[in-house]
Amino acid sequence: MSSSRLGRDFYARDTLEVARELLGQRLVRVIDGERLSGLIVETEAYIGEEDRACHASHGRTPRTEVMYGPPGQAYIYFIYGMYHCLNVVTDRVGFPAAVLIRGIQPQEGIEYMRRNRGFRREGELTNGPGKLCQALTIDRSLNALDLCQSDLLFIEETAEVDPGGIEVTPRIGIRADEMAKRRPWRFLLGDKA
DNA sequence: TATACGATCACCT
DNA sequence: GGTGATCGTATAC
Repeated sequence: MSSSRLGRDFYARDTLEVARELLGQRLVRVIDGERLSGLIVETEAYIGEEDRACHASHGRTPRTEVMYGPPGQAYIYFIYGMYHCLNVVTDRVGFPAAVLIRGIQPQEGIEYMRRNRGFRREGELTNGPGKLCQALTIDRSLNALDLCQSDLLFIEETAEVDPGGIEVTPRIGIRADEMAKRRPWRFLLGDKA
């Protein structure tokens, strides 16, 4: 299999483009030499300090520092006392933006994922940002990892997705002002929703 | 030091 | 439909 990994140029673009084009690409996690993977089916964009739903809306802090760094790095945060969420840093150095990976469709290592997730049905393994991190053993030890270089976590290019099959909606689960809540910055593969 | 809360999920009715 | 779990952050004192 000669899948090519997405490189820096892919991530170093407008965040909405990256969020949209990540759909259908393959997220890969390698643990003890075993490949775990799934096709990305849901993303959300978080863009800049002006975006009140973005963690960087309160400026640069130790937690948000990664978002200000080079595109292609993982931004992983801990939330609600028990879950992790995986983002990919986008755009340019100095501008805080990232794409939250909200859902994948499992491909490789499904049994591993089922063990991690308490042996649930396949459809319940990775259909949420906290769930997919649990399934793939992704936590803050991987924060700031370079997805363009690491052999532990990266994204592979797949055949291009039909743009007509993409659904666009407002972001969900956020507490922010009305303007931020209305922005259509969530992307899903149509046949998934 | 103390406190309020969150880019969630599972389980309940 | 609603709510509790559980702790790192940010912010206030």
